[in-house]
Amino acid sequence: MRASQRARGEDVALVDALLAADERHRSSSSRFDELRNEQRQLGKLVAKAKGEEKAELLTRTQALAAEVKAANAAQGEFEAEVQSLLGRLANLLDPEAPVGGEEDFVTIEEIGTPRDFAAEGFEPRDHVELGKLLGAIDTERAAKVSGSRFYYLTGVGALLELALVNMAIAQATEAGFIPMITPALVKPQAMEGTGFLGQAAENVFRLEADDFYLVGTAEVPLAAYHMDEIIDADRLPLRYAGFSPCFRREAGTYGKDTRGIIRVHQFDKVEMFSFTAPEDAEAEHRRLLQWEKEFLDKLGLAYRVIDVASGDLGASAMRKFDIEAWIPTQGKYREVTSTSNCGEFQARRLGIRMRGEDGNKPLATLNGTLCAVPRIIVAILETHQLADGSVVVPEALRPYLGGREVLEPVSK
RNA sequence: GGAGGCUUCGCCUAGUCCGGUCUAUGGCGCCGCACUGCUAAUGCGGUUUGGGUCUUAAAGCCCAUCGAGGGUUCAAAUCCCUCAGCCUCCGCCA
Repeated sequence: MRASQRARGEDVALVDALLAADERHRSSSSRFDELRNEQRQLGKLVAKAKGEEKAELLTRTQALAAEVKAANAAQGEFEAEVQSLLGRLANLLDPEAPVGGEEDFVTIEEIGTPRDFAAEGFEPRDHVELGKLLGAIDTERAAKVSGSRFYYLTGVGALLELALVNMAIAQATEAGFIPMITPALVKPQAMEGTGFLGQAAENVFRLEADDFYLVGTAEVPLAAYHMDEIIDADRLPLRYAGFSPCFRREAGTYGKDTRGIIRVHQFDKVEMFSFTAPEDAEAEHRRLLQWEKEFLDKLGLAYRVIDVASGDLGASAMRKFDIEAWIPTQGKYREVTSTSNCGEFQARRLGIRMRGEDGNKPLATLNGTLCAVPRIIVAILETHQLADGSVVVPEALRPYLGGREVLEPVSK
């Protein structure tokens, strides 16, 4: 526990405080249980007693009642302390996860070859320019209406999003996922339970007047879908593919990706989510990664898979694999998907359990991006562009674009 | 937004007016056993969930749990307050 906390670069003292608080909670609970039992026994006598005997019993039970009240208060206080500490503690790490910070990831594999535009004899345009030429993306008017980090998808841009979403949902459905359209506003409990109100809290939009949070991913409503439920083991794995808008404050990213639609406050995404038995979680994690790769392969993108290091994992993840697609005009790989194994962390916090042979126990939750729309659009436009600014539609996507093979610049 | 009704241990349900053997009734489902060529039917027993304690293990015992939280009381499914969700009707709305 301590080692895991340290590897994340977090405070080890938290673990010790938690263990101490837990001990206080236990002893105060058993004290309360004893008193309550005594009270119940005396209560039975009171119910039957008459006259003087009853009066005498009542003086005893009255005194006892005060003690019970105090013991109950103490117990509640210690329990709240435990809960508060527990809520701040991140998930245990998978021992296989690389230790270190953002730069300490391990590259697992590189798929496809980044396109060599120099050899083809032209300078690639970036997605902002292409988006403008194609009449697909309008960030200028979005800035007027909503500010920076917003965008309009226009014309073929809008069609492109719908096509990608349909293609993603089709793939997921084929693989046995249940398609879902989820709420984008959730209660604090759902946000808390999925682990987004810890260090990540500053990136979450909150509607203060109504005490709602805007989700940053469909992972939240999908995880919370089975909140406080017990699921029969033979129904596992349960797989959902959720389509939802995602909202992110992007606090602390001033100056990063200010151009274009790589980092925005609102975007749409198709997210895969699995509930599995804990012993199957690692295998499921690999399967999610496989489905992510399949999607990118069909779009003809070059990418690499990385094993994210401990210090860069979210609070709820034990292990995380990111896929980064090659962005030609940036000359580097940029994150387009992310899949996390959250083990039992979210299930415990959300009260989700499985009913198996050996009783009820928490299950494991996992999530993985299938298609984060804007970043995939960036990768497609830049990767498949031609010298004249038109863009070849990947074959697999054509059926979802009415058979369209090429997106061409529009005249103004 | 307004008015009314409802929420009980998988599902349905009794109990709430009038506080105390409610340690929550009954049915369905499910599990075990018995009986019967098989299946079915029948009979008997079990079956909320979480925590604690004890044990090699099982059983047992203790606490909490009747939508959530608070209050009254020696004692709350039951009385009071606040909140949430569901249903019906009205208003408004894409």
